[in-house]
Amino acid sequence: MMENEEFDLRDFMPYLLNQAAERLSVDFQANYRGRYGMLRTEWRVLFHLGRYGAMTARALCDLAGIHKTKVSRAVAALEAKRFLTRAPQEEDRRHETLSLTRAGDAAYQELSAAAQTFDRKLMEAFSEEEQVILRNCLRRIAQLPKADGDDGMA
Amino acid sequence: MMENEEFDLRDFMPYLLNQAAERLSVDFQANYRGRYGMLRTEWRVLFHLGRYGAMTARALCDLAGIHKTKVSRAVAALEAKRFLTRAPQEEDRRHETLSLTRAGDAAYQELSAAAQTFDRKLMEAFSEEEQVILRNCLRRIAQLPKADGDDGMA
DNA sequence: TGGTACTAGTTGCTTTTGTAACTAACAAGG
DNA sequence: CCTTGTTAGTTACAAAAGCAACTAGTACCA
Repeated sequence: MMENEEFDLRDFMPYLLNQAAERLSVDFQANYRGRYGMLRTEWRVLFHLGRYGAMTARALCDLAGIHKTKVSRAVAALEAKRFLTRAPQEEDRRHETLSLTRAGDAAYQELSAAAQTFDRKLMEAFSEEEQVILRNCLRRIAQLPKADGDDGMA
Repeated sequence: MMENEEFDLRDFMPYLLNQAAERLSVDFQANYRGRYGMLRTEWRVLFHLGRYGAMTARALCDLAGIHKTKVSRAVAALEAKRFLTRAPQEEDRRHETLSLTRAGDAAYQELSAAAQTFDRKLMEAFSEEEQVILRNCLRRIAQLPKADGDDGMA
C-alpha cells in the first residue's frame, strides 16, 4: 500500500470539482426546493426559459446540455405547478413551444435574484483575478468535447 | 421576460461547477466502469483505502465526505468483487477495519495511475498560474462550512 | 442487573436518474 | 398512397441515491 505518495485524491480534478459542485448545489437547493418544491432540473429549465425566452424542449436540451428525458419530466412537473404552458407549433406539430406563465416568471425573477445574491456572496471570498481565472477555466472544462464523440443527447 | 439581462446562467457557480464536474466525471468513468464494473462511490472508496491505508467505514465517511449508506453499499460491492476484506476490531466489535486485498490494491494502482495521467493531460490546457489558482479556489469552495450546520453525516 | 443513551453499520422503502423502446408527426421517393 | 427514414417527445423498466427506521455493540449510571 501507500505507493504513489505524490498523488493526492484531493488534487484529482474530477473529484475536486464534484466536491465543490455538490457543496454549492446543496446550499442553493434550499432556495428552489424549500419555497417552490422544485428539483434541480426543474430549476434549470425554469431558469433557461426565464433567461432566454420561450423555446422548444429540444432547443432547451441543446442549450442547457440536459438529456431529453430529464427535460420531459421537468417540463411536466413545471406544467403541473402552473409555471409553464406548452403550445404545439402549427407548421410542425411535433414542436411544442414552452413558455413561462406569469407565476413561472415570478418564480424565475425571485430565484434569479437569489442566485445572483448567492453568487456575489460566494465570490466575495475571491480576488478579482481569482474570479476571472476560475470562471474561465471552468467554462473551458465544461465545454471540452466529449471523449467518445457521443454527446449523450440521442 | 428577459429582465436581469446581466446575469447569465453560465456564470452561476453552482451550475458552472456541475457542468464542469459532470464533464470530467463522465470521461473518467470509462476507466473504472469499463474495466472493473465499478460505480463512482466504489471507485472513491477504493481510492481512499489505497491511498490512505486500511480504516473503518466511519473514518472513510469522514475523510471522503460520503454518506454512510453509500459507503456501506460500496463496501459490500467491493467485497463481492474480492477487492477488500473486513475485520471486526477486538476492542470494539462495532468497528470493522476495511483493507484492500491484493487484487484490490492492484486495481487501485492501475486506476490511480490512470487518474494521474488523466489529470496531467487535462492540466496541459492550463497555465501554471491557472492550475494553482483553480485548485486552490476549488479546495476552498469544497471546504466551505455547511450552511445549516448539518454535515449530512448523521 | 437493568435502563438509557450513543455509535457503527445495514436494510427497506421511496424518489430520482439512466437507458432503451416506444408513439406521433413529418419528409422524400417510388 | 405506401414504404422507409428522421426528429420531437414520452414512457416503461432497471439502476442508483436519499432517508428513515432498524440491529447490534458499548458505555454510563442507578
